[in-house]
Amino acid sequence: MLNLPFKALADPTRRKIVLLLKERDMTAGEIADQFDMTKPSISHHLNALKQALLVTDNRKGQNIYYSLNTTVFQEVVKWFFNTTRVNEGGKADAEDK
Amino acid sequence: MLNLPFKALADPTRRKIVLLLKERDMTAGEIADQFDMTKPSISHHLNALKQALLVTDNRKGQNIYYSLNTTVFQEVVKWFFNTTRVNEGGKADAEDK
DNA sequence: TAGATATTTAGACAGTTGTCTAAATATCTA
DNA sequence: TAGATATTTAGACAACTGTCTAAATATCTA
Repeated sequence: MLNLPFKALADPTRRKIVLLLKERDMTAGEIADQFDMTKPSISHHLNALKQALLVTDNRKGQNIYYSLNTTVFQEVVKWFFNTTRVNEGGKADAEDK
Repeated sequence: MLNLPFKALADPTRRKIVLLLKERDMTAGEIADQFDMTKPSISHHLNALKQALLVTDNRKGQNIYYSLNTTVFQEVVKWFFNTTRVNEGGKADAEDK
């Protein structure tokens, strides 16, 4: 289901986190440093992204590294392709599954 | 700014409306008929899509026809391209503007 | 103009969301 | 083991969202 990913991406802070993780894996603390917001708030956003399966986390000692899960992204991108290919022949299997 | 479109697409009812309008322009009433929801509620969703510039409306007599605005869609798709093209060379201008 | 049809606006209300502070948990190191 | 560091969990709270009913607005037609 695409509902959680779409809801996760509705927040600008979470979209920015995604862009950060696109460049490289980062620890929760490194991510938090990029925002004018408390660490618990960032932790909450990371959890939303994790619930949506858009990121994965991996503890290494004291740090927890977050990584982008591109697989779920592809699914969201597909939804957009189904939507934007208007009148290009062939019913494009465009359900919101 | 992409915030309104992303927020608009966070709701499953609105995503379904978008898929309907992908096939053909429809009146508010025709759209409402596809849902188990009151017309004021659908009107509210249509307004959210309109505020996000994802759809346009056009009155014809008693009816108001809604159409998909593919231009704004392209912008959202671009955001995903900037995000998914990981490690494919060239810093991909990936700000959330 | 009166009545019917199409749609939106207004206002209420419960549920969800984003943020915070305080406290808890996990790990490392001296 | 004690203290320092990294991160999350718990709980509170204001703001936002999605839904509804009732009423208003716009248009058509007899």
